[in-house]
Amino acid sequence: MDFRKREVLEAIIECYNQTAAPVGSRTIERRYGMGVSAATIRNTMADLEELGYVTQPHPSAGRVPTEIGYRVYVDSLMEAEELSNKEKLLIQERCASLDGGFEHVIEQTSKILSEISHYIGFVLTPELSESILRRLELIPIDGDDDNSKHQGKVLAVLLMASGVVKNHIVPVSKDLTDQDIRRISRILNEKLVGLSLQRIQQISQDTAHLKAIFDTYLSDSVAAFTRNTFSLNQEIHVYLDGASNFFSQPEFLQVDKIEPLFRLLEQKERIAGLLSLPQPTSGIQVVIGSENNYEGMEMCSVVHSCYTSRGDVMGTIGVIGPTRMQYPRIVSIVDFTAQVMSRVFEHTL
Amino acid sequence: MDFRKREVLEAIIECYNQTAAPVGSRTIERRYGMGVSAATIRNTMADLEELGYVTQPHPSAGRVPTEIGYRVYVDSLMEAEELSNKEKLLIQERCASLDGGFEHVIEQTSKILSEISHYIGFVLTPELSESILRRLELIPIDGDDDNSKHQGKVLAVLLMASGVVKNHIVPVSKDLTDQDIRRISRILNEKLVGLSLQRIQQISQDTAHLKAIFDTYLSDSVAAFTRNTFSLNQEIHVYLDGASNFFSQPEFLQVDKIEPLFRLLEQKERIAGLLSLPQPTSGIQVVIGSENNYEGMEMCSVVHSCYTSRGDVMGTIGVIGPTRMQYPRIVSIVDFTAQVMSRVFEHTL
DNA sequence: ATTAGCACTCGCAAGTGGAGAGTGCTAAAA
DNA sequence: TTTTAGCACTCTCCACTTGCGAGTGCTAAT
Repeated sequence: MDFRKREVLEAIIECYNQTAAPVGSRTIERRYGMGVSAATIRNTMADLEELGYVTQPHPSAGRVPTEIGYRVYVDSLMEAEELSNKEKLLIQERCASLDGGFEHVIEQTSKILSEISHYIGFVLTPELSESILRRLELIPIDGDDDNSKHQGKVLAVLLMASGVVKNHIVPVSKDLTDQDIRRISRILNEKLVGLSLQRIQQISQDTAHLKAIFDTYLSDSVAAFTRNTFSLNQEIHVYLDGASNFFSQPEFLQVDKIEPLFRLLEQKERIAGLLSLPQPTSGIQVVIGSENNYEGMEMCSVVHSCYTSRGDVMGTIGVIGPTRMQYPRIVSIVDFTAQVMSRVFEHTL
Repeated sequence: MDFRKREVLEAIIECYNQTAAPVGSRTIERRYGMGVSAATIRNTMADLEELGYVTQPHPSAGRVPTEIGYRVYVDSLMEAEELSNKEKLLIQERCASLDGGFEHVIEQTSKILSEISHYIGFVLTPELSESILRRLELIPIDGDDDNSKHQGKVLAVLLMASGVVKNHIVPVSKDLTDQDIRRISRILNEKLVGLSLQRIQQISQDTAHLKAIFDTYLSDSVAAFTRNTFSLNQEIHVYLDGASNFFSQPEFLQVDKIEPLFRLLEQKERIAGLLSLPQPTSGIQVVIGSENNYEGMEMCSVVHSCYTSRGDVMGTIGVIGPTRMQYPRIVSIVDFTAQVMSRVFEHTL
């Protein structure tokens, strides 16, 4: 790839990104006057087509970048776009206003991502099972009806090292008194704090392990209660905003184009799957078009990164847009937002 | 309105609901053979048009029901449709599986509503500020960095009478020791349990009130801490599912029809506003077409009801569909689901 | 290696015309 | 007085054609 080919490819992509229409040789000559005539550009375009970086939707139409073309552009052609201070400030303000706690930060982040990118912004919460337990609190709830004499409930509050808090109402056998609960709480805190939830769940399923923890003090009701306390089937939550921005994208103006995308997005749990393939990676990732193995995502690209707290990966944030996307800008946005979020969590949790 | 007019109006509505196309006199004659010829039906249709219950989209087209026509149909013509046992069981099973607690029930309910109605299902959570405090627990969190010596944090767990639990991390002045926190907790529980959050917020803003509660024991830090503990700006949450079902509705096949609706739905907080007008009502409500004063909802109807716990209204559930909706069926679905949900909460909280 | 010129291809939008559905009206029948 | 049959009229929808503009590939000249 010599200099001119690069230049023309870049011009095609940038022009196509603005208009969503095939771009012809004369357009490039006029708009990106690069000192050569349209005929020369035509020749270069033919070369690019042979390389597989561009195609014609039909004979005698202009050129459209292919996914391979975008890949080359993203990996080696484009240069990062610096965000304006105004935008940076906006992101910082919105993310850092954490009056509402963890969920509020995440909600705001996905909103600001979509607003500033004009595409879809999303945030995945940390996987709970990988979180470390910092503190467990058991609060007996005295039911106010007749049942309470036979069976009670306990509110379990799990405070994770990441600052996430989970509540869980656990049924409790009539055999256990409030005093028992306090005792269980003390023992569990002693033995389990510092372990991951996943590990704790393993332990609480295993009677031998439980015996080791409670030593002499293990009845069936204690075992059952302990198991129930940690049986959270809490998957990753997905916050997603700005889907309707896609209505402004010309390539999604037909209903049959936009429908599969919306149907996919509605199953939020699948968004998590979308990002699970290249798992152990850090830094910014760009997944282009049909590299997303999901029906409905063939015409979309995903730019995502992860946010961390004290070095540990917590969750993922990102933007979903049309394949014809302003990559330099979006990459900068996602990158910067991920940094801001990481900083927020490190400072406040 | 004599018998024939009713019959014809009903036929027009039912036929239009199936096909989404204007319905002509001959169609009615053939499909709902009511013993008279098409010409007679034509005359009746002209009468209905004069009454404002139907219109023609253009001269010499069939008739389409107007909103007034639907209103009459819903209020006095249609008869409720009994759900099949299979559907009832399905709703009960999905709603009653409350392993995941309150949020899980609500999430499942909005999902099942959309699946069974093939429209949009939604659930609004109870308004927190109207909930009654059942129990307050303050859990000091010892930060593990240097800041902890100067400023700490307390995890406030608010258990409401409805069974809803709210967490809130509250900054705490260095002046307050763990012992102070315990004391504050005891006093607050004594004085505030049984009051609504709204009332408590009023109290905690008012120094005189606070003084009365804490009696001799009130410093600035205690006052500040108390205020912070109850400064939850937690609005109603909206769970919503099945929006993409609208892609199957012929009248929403054009992008410009479906776009405003989706833009509206994305601002979930506005859904709550949608239902706030006829506030102090119980039982099932049907809001037709432009009775919803929202851009994007002109072609939609909302069927909603509220779920209760021990007689108190908690939140709202409902279905949003096209104005051309199978009202009898949807009304039954919403009604039955609201009952199931109420029962679930009464039994388990 | 680059450029100008030319013939060719294709999509898009506008215009045309016939088929089909449905109405309103009028006059006859019940 | 109510209902029905018949007829002329209107409107939409679809398929078809046509002309225009944009853009290409090729060839010959620079």
